[in-house]
Amino acid sequence: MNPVQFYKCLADETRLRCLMLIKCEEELCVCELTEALQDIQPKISRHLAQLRCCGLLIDRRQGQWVFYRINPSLPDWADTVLTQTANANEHFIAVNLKNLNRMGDRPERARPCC
Amino acid sequence: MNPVQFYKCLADETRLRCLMLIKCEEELCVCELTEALQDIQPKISRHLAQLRCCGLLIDRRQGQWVFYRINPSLPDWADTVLTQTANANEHFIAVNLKNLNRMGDRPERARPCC
DNA sequence: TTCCAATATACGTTATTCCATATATAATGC
DNA sequence: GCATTATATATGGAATAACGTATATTGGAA
Repeated sequence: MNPVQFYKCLADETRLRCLMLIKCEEELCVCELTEALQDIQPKISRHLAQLRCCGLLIDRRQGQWVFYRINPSLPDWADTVLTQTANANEHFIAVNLKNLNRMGDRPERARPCC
Repeated sequence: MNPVQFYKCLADETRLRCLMLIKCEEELCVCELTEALQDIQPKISRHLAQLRCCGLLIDRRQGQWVFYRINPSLPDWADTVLTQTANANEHFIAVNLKNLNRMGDRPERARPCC
């Protein structure tokens, strides 16, 4: 994980909000993030694709939905950076979490292992 | 400290190398960083100015030289991010540290308190 | 098959960032 | 005063990144 490329990923408001929200919620799909950020779908999708390409996120498809989560094989230092940032900047995503919780009809998660 | 602005500062190779080197060496002047990165002075100076403006670095003038160091009043999370990144990416600045150590005529530090 | 909802991508434009060069400022020593 | 060294800034151009719109793809349900 090239540190410059890693930080380029964090250096955009849309991407950083997505990362922080996913960090908080474990797993989110595109439509949830679109609602949380009150933004348009192609924009969110494009940024998520970038985060996936760079190795920060992984995705899984479940029916119509694609859920994104933090890449579990992220190096320790990078994961620590994300954790520290999320914990110390709760206010940064407070509005987005509120939007998310107000959202009706959120897709059900079916976990393969439960 | 706005996290997006903070990460924009880290999202450039020149700036990240400067930060990592300063983190290792406590304090470096412009000409030392110019030598360590084998780059031109206005470029280094411009990036350091940006890091100072954004609150990541502070400077002090001593004679002809201007020394830069990490802003001691950086929030904890931001300092942790820098520390983690530096510790886990020693190879990233290895060449630059070598250049620095090869450098002759490095300016003497006069500390006000010793 | 057809329709619909969720997601991804392509394309052209706009905005931002970075750069090299030239020049200005500041401190030191003669 | 002048010359030298270190640092800062201004400027115009080049490269990169982000954007909105339109459209393609995918999966589920009728």
